[in-house]
Formats: sequence, C-alpha cells, structure tokens
Amino acid sequence: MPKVGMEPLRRKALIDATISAIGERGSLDVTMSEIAGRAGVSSALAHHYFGAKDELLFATMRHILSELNTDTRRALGLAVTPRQRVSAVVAVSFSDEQFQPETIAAWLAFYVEAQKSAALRRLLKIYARRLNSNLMSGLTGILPRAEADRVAEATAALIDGLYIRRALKDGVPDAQTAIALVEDYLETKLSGRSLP
Amino acid sequence: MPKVGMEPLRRKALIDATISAIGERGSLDVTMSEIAGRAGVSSALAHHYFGAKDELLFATMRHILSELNTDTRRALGLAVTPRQRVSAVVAVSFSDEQFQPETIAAWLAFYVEAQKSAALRRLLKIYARRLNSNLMSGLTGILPRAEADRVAEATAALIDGLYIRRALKDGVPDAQTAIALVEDYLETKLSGRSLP
DNA sequence: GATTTTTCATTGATTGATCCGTCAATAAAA
DNA sequence: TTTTATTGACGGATCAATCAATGAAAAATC
Repeated sequence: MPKVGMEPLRRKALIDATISAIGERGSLDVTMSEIAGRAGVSSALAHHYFGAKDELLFATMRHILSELNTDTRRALGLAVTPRQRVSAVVAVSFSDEQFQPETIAAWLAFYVEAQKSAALRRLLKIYARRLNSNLMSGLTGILPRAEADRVAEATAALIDGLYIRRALKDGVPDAQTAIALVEDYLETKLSGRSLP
Repeated sequence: MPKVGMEPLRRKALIDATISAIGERGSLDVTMSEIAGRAGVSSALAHHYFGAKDELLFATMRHILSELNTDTRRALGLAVTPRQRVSAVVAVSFSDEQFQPETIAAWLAFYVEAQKSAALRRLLKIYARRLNSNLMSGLTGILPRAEADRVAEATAALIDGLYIRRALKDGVPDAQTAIALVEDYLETKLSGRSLP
C-alpha cells in the first residue's frame, strides 16, 4: 500500500477530519488520536506530517479562512455595482459552504483559542481586516468615508454575532433569515444614498 | 484561622478567581490548582466546596449572568419610555461592569463550552431569551410585532458580535463606540416611529 | 468554668486516567 | 538499496478527584 505522494492526501484528510471532529465535539478539545482515527490513520502519522497538534490546528484554521477568501473573491468578481459588492460579501458569509454547523463551531473554537495562541490571533486579525476591506470596497462607493467605516464595522459585528448565535443553535437558525437581517440593516443605511 | 461560616466567602473567592484566571488565560483551560491558588486556598478545598470542576465553572457562569441580570433590571427600572428601555438594555451590556476584558473572555469561553455541556447550554439559552425579552419589552411599544422581532434579533446579534470582537481586541475597542454603533442602528430603525 | 465531643475548615499526598510526542521497527515502492 | 509511508508501544507530563489526617472553633456535658 505505501506509495509515494501520500503527503498531500493525508494532510487534506487530516484537516478535514479536524474540522469534523471539532464540529462534532464543539471545541478544540479533540485528541490527536480521534482526529487521526477519523482520517483513517494512526496518531503517529498525524504527528509525522504536522509535527505538533498546534500546527495541525493552525493549518486547519488557515484552510477554513482560505476557503472563505476564495469564495469571496469569486463572488466579488461577479459583482458590478458597489451595492452588489456589499451584498456579495454578506451572501458568501452565509453561503452553504461557509455557514455549516461544523465550520461555524470550528470558527468559534478558534476564536477562543486565538486568545492563547499568537499565531492564531494573527490569522484571525487577517480575517477581520479582510472582511472589513471587502465590505469597504463596496461601501466607499456609496457612503462618505467616515460613515462607511461605521457601517462596515457594524456589518462585520452583525455577521460575527449571527455566526455565534448559529453555533449555539439559538435564534436565527437558517442562512436566509440571517442574510435578510443584514440586508435589512444595510438597506436602511444605504437606501437613497449615492456617491456624495 | 479555621472559623465557622467560611463557605460563602470561599465560594465567592473561588468564583472571582475563576473569572480572573479564565480572563487572563482566555480559555476554560485553567487548572483547579491555578484557580485555588489565586483564591489563596488548596485545590482540595475547591473540590470540597464545588465537588467537581464542571460545577465551579457552571457556578461562575451563573454568577456572571446573574450580575448582568441584576444590572439590567436596575437600569430598566429607571427607564420611562419604551425607547429608553431599549437604550437601557444596550447601555448595560456595554457598561463598565459587564464590558471588561476578563468578563468578556469568560463569556466567550463559556459560549464554546456550552456546545459540550448541556447545563451550560441551558444557561446561555436563558441569557439569550432574557436579552430578547428585555429588548422586546421596549420595542413592542414602538414597532409592530413582526418588525420588533426582527430588530430585537438583529440588536442581540449586534451586541454578541461586538462582544466577540472585543474579546479579540480587534476593532471597536471601547464601550462608547460600541454603544454608538448599536444606537445608530436603532435610531435608523426607530426614528419617526411611534406606536402603530 | 472546665472538660469533652462534635463539627467545620483545610491540606498534602496519592491515584488513576488521559494524552502528546517520540522512536524504533516494518513494509513496500523507487 | 535507498527513500517514503506507516504504526504499535512507550515515556513523561499534566490534572482532576479522593482521602486520610490535622487543627481549631463551637457545642455539649459535667
């Protein structure tokens, strides 16, 4: 069975297993054995490819954010008007790929872990900055700078808040409702406005 | 030193120590020894009064939510108009007592833990329901039912989102700005409206 | 008021379980 | 024969939880 070129396959399998394990258990308190087991390998192999648990978790978070980024770029590519850009960012955040319980649970768990790990914190700051930048790329075409800043901040907070509530399966259960809430907010802030 | 009636004092000290330990470390991964040490007692005593670590954590979360509730009731008591009731709820959420890094970090950590612990999940659901109910107690005096529901949901999500961002010390660092953001949202949704 | 007894407070030491990370060994391509 | 893939077993560290033992206040007894 041992064939060459297993590394990328195993890495992918282990990262997927990490997401599903974290998603099911709802926290980063998953053992290397459990993750490896889900990926169909021994825990020793997980250590072989990732060195330490920290690095596996880090790689997993990077993978999640990377997918979010890819999806966002694709959606932004299709948007034409500034208003569409804003909606595209929102839509992706609650898309089927991103708004899954497993992913959300992992995202939340990483948020907590970021308080301990400087590396994770850096990663999440990048996410936050990117989300802000993506929102601003649309908002600055509609609102004056200062106001755009505030709306971006509020929208980002709103998205994060809906995420966390989803994680607890409390209130706003489905993506449709979540999008509607954010869009409703944006509409009241943007309606009737145009480039000043 | 051993005197009678130590129990309530120790319990309080241990809960305070738990909050500060969690706040400093940023997660529930604190040992009983560390907590006990901060409270100036042995870990055996912590077990003596709380039985298990779970119960100490549970008691700590209950304490945090209980304080939030007390403050909210006081603020609501001073509010006269429905609009003031809404603002009171928001103000308390970001008051000096509630919006402290330690408390926020603990709150976030408990959010994650709630996915594992049914007891904690129940506690947080109560918090969510109470927050919603408190907001609605003002909003129903201003908006029609359906719309009030949506605004309450969005406001709650906004508050939670600002909390989580505060935990990461990213964006919206101070309470003033946070309150301004939420109030700005409320103003756009409520301005010019009155009981239909 | 002096004593004995009971209750409460407290801890050091220990146990048992969990889990990360390592390592030597195996097996199959290349 | 060298490289790559893979694992079982193990060492070592950490911790939650227990327990027997100690000391000191309070209550009961005389």
